[in-house]
Amino acid sequence: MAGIPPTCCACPAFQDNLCHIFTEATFANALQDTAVDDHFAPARRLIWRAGETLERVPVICQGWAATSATLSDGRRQILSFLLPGDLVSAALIFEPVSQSSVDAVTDLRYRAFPRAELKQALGRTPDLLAIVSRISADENARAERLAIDLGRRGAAARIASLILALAERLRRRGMMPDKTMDFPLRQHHIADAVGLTVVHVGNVLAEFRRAGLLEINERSLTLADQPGLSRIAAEL
Amino acid sequence: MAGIPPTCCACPAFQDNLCHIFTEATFANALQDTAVDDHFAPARRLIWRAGETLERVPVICQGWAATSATLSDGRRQILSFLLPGDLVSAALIFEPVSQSSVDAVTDLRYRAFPRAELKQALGRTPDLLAIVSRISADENARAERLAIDLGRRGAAARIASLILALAERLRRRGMMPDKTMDFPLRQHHIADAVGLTVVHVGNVLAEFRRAGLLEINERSLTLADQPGLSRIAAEL
DNA sequence: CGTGAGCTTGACTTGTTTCAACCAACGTGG
DNA sequence: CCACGTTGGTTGAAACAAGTCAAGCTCACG
Repeated sequence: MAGIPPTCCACPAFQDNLCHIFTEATFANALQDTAVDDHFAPARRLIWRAGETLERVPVICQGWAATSATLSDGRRQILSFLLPGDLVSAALIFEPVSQSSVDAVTDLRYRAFPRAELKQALGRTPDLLAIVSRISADENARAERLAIDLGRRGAAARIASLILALAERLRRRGMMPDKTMDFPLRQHHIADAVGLTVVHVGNVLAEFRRAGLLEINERSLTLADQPGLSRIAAEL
Repeated sequence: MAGIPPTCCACPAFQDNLCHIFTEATFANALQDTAVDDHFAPARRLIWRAGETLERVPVICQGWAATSATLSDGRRQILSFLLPGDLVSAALIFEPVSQSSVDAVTDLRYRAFPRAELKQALGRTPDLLAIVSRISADENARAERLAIDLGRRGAAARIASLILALAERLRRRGMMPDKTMDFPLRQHHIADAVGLTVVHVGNVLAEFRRAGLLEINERSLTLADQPGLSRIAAEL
């Protein structure tokens, strides 16, 4: 795993196996750069529908995406946001059929790896298996955490929690050096992620702003009072 | 995987790799019955707390259990119910520290397998790796489904959904031949599983009973009108 | 016989949704 | 250059779903 190949997300902490950082680099390494292919998608475009078959395993390179499920009546639940370096889903390494839809939040660049080669590499390289199992456990932990939030916490706690989690993930990959982060999410993204209405999300965010907890302008978010936000997220 | 060893859950359909059935048998096989040990726990007992370290990987043999997370203020979210044959968590094969608490719903028998041997077997046996990845994907799908239910569906739909899912899982392992199933859950289990209050769950169940959708008495539940329940679960 | 766990019911409160109107920013085509 | 539709955000009032509080009940268990 030594010798980082040129990669699209320039992260400092390659050794950090606690997050998904550098999956792309790792994969490219394991596959010795055979047969990868790049793709682009503009913001707001749906990339795959749930149930579609993907012959290749995609990894996000640039931009944000969201995985979601849509109910018959149009209500939507976002299950996770994908940041640069994220594997779209560990399950896709083993099963070609996508369980959820994926759409681009911002303009997006992603790279797709051939599944067969990946599975082989998995048998060859115990390190890679460890990483994939880690990623998989991580995905699961995130899904369970979401269920806990949606089941047992109020609107403010959910929203604060989401923002802090995103900040933390960005920090881990060196994309948030100070208190300000890129924040391409619209209110409807947040609403669909935390299981609330756009209107209500707007109200809570306005409340946060009034309380001096955060500032949002032009696609960037500043954590003006992180301890305060954390307190709300904990909802003691 | 041929040659089913004597096992505690006597399921008919061994080939069904869509569910967790026979994990115990599979594991015992892969490990050639070395160093398994059995445990018992009475109903209502907490078995592990979240964060505890488990040196062995547990599989449910008899009875029902629940994995849950508890918030600082005492609110609880049940993340999954464990039925006979279920691996408690695929993540435990790789990481010894449990992410959630587990408690016994009924009197419980479970069996614990040594992690090291299990991991070795995983390298040796590609079949076993396939099974484990399948189980892991399944767990994740269930967690995501829970998030969707909690985030975007009403009380009745969530409860109907839970009951139907349990019925389906029991059917798969041959534990529900007709319209009636063992149902050891208390209303507070259901409440914690679907993110509602005990009172509200009681009301909805009463409503279901009045509408002739189901009957519950003495720890058994009869699906009097499954199509009706499914309609409510779909919440068209 | 008493105690605690579990279920049911009713009145009231709270959090969230729904509906609606309005405004600002932006891109597109006439 | 302006007119226009689309997308996103804000605010307020009314409707609704679910939570809280409280009481009374059964049943199992010691």
